[in-house]
Amino acid sequence: MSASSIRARVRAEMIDEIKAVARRHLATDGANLSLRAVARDMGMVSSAIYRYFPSRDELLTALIIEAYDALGSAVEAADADRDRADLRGRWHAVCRAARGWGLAHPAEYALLYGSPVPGYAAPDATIGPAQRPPLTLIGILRDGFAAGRIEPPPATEPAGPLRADLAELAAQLGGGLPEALLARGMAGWTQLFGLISFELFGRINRALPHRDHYFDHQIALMADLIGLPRPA
Amino acid sequence: MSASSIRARVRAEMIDEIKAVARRHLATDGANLSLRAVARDMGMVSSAIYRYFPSRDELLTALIIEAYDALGSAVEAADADRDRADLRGRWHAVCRAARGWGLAHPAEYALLYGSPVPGYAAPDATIGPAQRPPLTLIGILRDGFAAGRIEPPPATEPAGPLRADLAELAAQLGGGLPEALLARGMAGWTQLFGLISFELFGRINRALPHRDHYFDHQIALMADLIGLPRPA
DNA sequence: TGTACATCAGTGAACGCGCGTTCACTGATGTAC
DNA sequence: TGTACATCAGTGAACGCGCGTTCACTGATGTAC
Repeated sequence: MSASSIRARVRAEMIDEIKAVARRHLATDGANLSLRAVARDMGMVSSAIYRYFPSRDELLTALIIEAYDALGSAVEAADADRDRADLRGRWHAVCRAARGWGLAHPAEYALLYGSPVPGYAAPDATIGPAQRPPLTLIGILRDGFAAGRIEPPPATEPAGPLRADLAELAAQLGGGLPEALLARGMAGWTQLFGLISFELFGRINRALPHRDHYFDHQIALMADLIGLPRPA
Repeated sequence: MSASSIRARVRAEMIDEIKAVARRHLATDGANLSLRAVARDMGMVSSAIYRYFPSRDELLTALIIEAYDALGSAVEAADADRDRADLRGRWHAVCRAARGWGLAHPAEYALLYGSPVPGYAAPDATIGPAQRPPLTLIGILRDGFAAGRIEPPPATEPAGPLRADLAELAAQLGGGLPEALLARGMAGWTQLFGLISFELFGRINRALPHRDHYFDHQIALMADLIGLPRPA
């Protein structure tokens, strides 16, 4: 290994360590991440951070992208672990993985899905990683629809301009999802986000101590609404 | 009117004005509300605020309670405007009112339902006001159940310890709601929160420009899941 | 009705703190010949 | 293999800013007699 690549490796390790320390700070400071506090924790002077990140916002962006990717990987791995034909099992696994990641990394979850950070606009580079979880869910619907194994129960059908919007979005996503099914899939994603957020942000009802059961049940309701085949 | 009550009235008006200015600041600063900035906007010196609020956190608490109450009033008024027997109309009206309030007051909505403010713990006085919106939704279910007019479509039933939790919660709420119905009502509340949050926090799909229609449709899906009678 | 006193809002200075960012610098590590 | 130079990480001081909170104070407004 050449000398210069040693230097490069050390540099990459420093970047990783800064991000790790910053991640830890998110838990207490929220998105008011302080460069100086991170530097202090690393035993460096605050200006040294600028060797690695050009500004506080760039560090924040790096953390956001990393968090999206961590969540996305967890979710995709949970999906991949299941038999492709076990649509409902995949749906549950994906939802549980998202919740599990959120519970394990509440501060990062808040960074991704909490209120927007004042004065910070997420750059375009976050868009791709941010779509991994919902696209994983949509993927399940696509597989199920292609196999003719999704039978949504009767419910209100999208109509008018919404129907056209959904058709366009479905075309972009590919797989020929019917509008009604796409809408229900998005409902499932919204519900997943809502459940995790309520639980993490402390607004879940204390009268329901069995949170795992509650979560699973609410996810099952959405799977029913979507029409994922129920286990025999 | 006695002289002292004039003083009291002026004082109350000052408190209101401080809260109004602070509310305006929420829009740009988020929950990092600055006492000094509020004082500046009022043309006062920062220490003068302490005549009215003992600390920044107390001001924040006052804003939170006021926001919950504003949302709660909007929601309850929307419900009250409808014929009691029009269950689905009430459900839609309540959900639309909540969304409307959120869109009109995004910063306050974020204060209530966004990520927790680091270092700030909401005091117990916020609990009551915070429950007004979900209790309004539950009230619709209670009325419908009492009238025997809710027919939930078949779906996964709550079981095991969750069923017991739900039974206890239903007993607290009164009205004898079945466990399954209570769970679906909570699903509706979660979905409502998720929809508004996604829309406000900028994570709604740009491919769905007809947001009102999208919202209404997603709400209708939840009304279907709950089993609110559909219009003839 | 007039006067002495008490209450209260608001001032201005200060304390002690933290922040992001810039900049000239030191020294160590790598590169080229 | 040795030497001159370039690169780069990290330092330390500084700039200019903002913050919440305390405190002794001034004046105006209200109250009691």
